[in-house]
Amino acid sequence: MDERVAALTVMEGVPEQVEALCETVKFSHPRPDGQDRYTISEVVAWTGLTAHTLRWYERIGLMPHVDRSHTGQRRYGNRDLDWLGFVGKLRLTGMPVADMVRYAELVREGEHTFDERRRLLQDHRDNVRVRINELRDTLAVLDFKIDFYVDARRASEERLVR
Amino acid sequence: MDERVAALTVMEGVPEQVEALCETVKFSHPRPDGQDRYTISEVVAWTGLTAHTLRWYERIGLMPHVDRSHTGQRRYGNRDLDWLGFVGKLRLTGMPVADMVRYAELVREGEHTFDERRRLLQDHRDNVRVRINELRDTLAVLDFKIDFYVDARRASEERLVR
DNA sequence: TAGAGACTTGGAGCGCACTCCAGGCAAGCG
DNA sequence: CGCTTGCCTGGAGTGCGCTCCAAGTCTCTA
Repeated sequence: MDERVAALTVMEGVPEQVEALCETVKFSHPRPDGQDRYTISEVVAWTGLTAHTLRWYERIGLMPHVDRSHTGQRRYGNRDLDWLGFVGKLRLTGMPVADMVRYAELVREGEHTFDERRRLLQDHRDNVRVRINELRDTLAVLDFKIDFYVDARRASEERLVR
Repeated sequence: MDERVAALTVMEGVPEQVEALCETVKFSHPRPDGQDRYTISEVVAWTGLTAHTLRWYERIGLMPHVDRSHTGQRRYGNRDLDWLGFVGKLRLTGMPVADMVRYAELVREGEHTFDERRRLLQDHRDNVRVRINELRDTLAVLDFKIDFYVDARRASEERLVR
């Protein structure tokens, strides 16, 4: 049996864990490990986002409620870093924040939203594919123009030599 | 001798024509042909931009001065459509408007800006390449997650059948 | 020639994704 | 103890790329 599906069928009623399991993506930078309770500035260093943005993400519902210290300061866990890593990918690929918030809501609502989550991601994937093709097309145009300028330079240098 | 370079060395002092020559990109939609003097609404239909945006492009110096009818209405030529096609590509690939304006300025200034134009386009090309890779990375993550949800669906359906 | 619809302008407004500010609390150090 | 540094909040501000408005002029069709 597929390991992921096995995990799914076992973990009824613990949707965040399912999502976390689905979050096994590797990251380029090693995370500040140990406590599993990172301050906001550690998360800033790790994600490249500003503290303002991290707090704003929380306000608009893009973060699944971050833990607090006894004095009310934020303490992010590895799960939060995973989530931020995924959000970062969606952001880099131009998904509107509203859509990311929608996805976050679906995750919070539990397993009965699997279908809608899948659809949301599939739509975005189609989007990304289209944009990759657009970028590739433009790359060809850019190559053509750059070659033109390079050739022009070479020609004028030849004229100097002669 | 390379045809483009030959054209270049012949057309000293007519930089827009050089640029136009460099603008031999094909477009997906046939342009409204005939007069070579299109109204703004024809250009709207052809480019997909709004009339507002077209006028705004002109105000900020992104268009190389559009011709006018005897009463002052805009009449775009094929050269303008070529330029808008190229600008559209840069826009799709996320070049900031300020950079496009800079490029437009360089074109207006003549052939002695070839080197800077090339550099500008090369920088953008690098940029586009990086973004293509980012998109591809995210595509892998999306595929993984979508598969997860698809598998979950299949598993729950199997449970129903049994 | 009349009326509808397209085009003109400068400047104001909008949506997005942050970004910053003011004013205050809490922890660690000499 | 005082000082510095880090973090907290709600709300205001910013930059980008458009987008729209008001009020007037032009063009086209009947």
